[in-house]
Amino acid sequence: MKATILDVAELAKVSKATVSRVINNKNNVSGEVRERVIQAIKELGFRPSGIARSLVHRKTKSLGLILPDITNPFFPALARGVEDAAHRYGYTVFLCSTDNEPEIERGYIDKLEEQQVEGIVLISSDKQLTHELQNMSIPFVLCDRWSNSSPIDIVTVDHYRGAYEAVEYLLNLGHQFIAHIAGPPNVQSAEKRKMGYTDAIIKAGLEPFVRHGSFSYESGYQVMASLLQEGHPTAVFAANDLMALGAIQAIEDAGLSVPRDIAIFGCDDIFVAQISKPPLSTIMQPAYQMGVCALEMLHERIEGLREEPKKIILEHRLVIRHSCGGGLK
Amino acid sequence: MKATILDVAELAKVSKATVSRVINNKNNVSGEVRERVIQAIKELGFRPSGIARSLVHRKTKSLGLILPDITNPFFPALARGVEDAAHRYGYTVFLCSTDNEPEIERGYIDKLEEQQVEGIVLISSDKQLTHELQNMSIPFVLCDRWSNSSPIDIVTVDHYRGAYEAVEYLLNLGHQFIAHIAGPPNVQSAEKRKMGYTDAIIKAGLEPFVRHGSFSYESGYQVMASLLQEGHPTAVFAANDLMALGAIQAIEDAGLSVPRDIAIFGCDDIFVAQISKPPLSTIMQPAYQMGVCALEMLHERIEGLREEPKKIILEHRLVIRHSCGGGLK
DNA sequence: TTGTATGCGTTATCAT
DNA sequence: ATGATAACGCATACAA
Repeated sequence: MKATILDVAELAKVSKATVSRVINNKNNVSGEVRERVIQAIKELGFRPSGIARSLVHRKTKSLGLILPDITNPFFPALARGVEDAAHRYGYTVFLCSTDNEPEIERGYIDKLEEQQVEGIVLISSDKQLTHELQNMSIPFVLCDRWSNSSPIDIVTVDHYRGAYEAVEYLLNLGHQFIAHIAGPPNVQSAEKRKMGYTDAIIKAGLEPFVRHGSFSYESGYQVMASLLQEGHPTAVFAANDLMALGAIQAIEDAGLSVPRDIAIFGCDDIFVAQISKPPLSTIMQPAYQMGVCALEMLHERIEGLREEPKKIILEHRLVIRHSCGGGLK
Repeated sequence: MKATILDVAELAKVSKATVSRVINNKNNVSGEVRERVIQAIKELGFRPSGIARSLVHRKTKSLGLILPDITNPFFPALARGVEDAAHRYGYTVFLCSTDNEPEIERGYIDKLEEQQVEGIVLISSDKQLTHELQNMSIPFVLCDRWSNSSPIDIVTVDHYRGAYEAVEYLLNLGHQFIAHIAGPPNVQSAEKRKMGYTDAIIKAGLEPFVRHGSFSYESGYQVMASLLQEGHPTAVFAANDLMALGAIQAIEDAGLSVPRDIAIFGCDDIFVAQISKPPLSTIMQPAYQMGVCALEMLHERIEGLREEPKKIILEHRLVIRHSCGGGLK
């Protein structure tokens, strides 16, 4: 059985209080006694119980990170960002992949609350959920999503604007038939991108042409394949890089070429984008920075350093490579 | 302030014990009282404190996952494997990226012990560390690494054998000058692969030719670039896919072609391997399965269902694509 | 400087 | 069926 503070106290022939003092580096303990206690601690391999401490202090020094899927190439960088920042503040973080399923999201939030995490970084599109979270009065920051209705902490990127600019770029290249491979309808960032696309297209006096995928490589492939049957877009804007990559493959399998026959624009700038052939033009999202930023805001909130909700929009950037012609080969 | 069991008790005009009974679904409480309590719970938004429970039960229902870097494409799948399995058992898991730095590894282990995790999935090459962990008598399973010295739980893959077979394959293709881009010298899996490479080369009566990278795409690029100066290998076996991809780029930037001029063989079979141009021949490692398996073993150990240490070697598989000629285009 | 006693939010053992 | 009370392992206010 693990040694407790009492075991140490008895071995060192002092009271629990004294032991507590030395493990917390209080200065009011004589050198001689301190030595005895330290010795006893070593002897027993004693380690103070974090949960007992948590119970006293009402602090667990733990956080939750709720995201759709750590296996999606966009999230590891974000996760690392929150992890690194959390580590700096002495927190340790629970990883929770939800596959965007509200039920699983709720389940994890329940678990996290039970674990008494001090805060949560949430990447979810479920409005309902953020409301519940607000009522639970557990500090949290919404990440990569946007809500103008609720006064909550948010760090994100302007998905709408990014998509709009990407389409503008395609338009300037002279494209007249630009299709969009959208993400799942229930994912907010995907919807924003779709709106950006639609508005840019309409403003140019053209007709929107949207098909939905599921953010996966395979779905990108399939949607593109059927797109090829339905019409002849000269350019395609995909809601994320994975689908863009799948689309490229579908195009090549159909005997066509990117960018010669069809231009492809992605979104996220995951690592693969730069090494794909052709290199993918895309919208860079500062994932790592977003994670760090989310955690910084969460920390402020936990420590009560800030009362008013804060919204931070990180800068995106069009990264022009070769999948739309021009750019880097 | 959050409501406690006592608040509920007072509001429902019963004792703490009774409240405890209803939240734990004990059957020995009258319907009428149960209703009152449930009502009070709802009214106060009461949620039992997990840490208080943990203190009583000496169980936290939390685990730790210590790995080099969640940002390395090999690990997300593994992480998801442990996460999914953990979730099934009701555990929630802490994510800890260490960059293979022993100091950080130790720091995290410390933190995890303090958090009273019930077990740890460890991916580390530091022998010392596994020894310390053994002495701490906290259940853990070593993942993706091998130790024949200590009687501990291990789930891994035969890195040596995989490398050996990959080189054999290259040999059978007729290559006489096969170089190896190894991983960091302090990473055990990398060392095993190097040994597999070396033994296969020597057995064929050839000369080993090894240069070390750091598992990153950039390092693969640089090592390959300088390799091109030093000699003229007709084939290269890289210790992971990221470096293999970097190597391909270096070769092409030098005006040569893969696989025409130089064949490239990778390791891991990360997602990008199949969509790279040319598609990368590589050694498939069952990352997700490894994660699940690790967690299953950990669970057995935690529940005391098993005493003797267990070693599981998961099956690897050569995936032949086009980067060595032949295979899938 | 050191010890005693109490509380942190639960569960569990006894009574009643 | 219900309540009083002692743990669980630690920190801290108060005494000494």
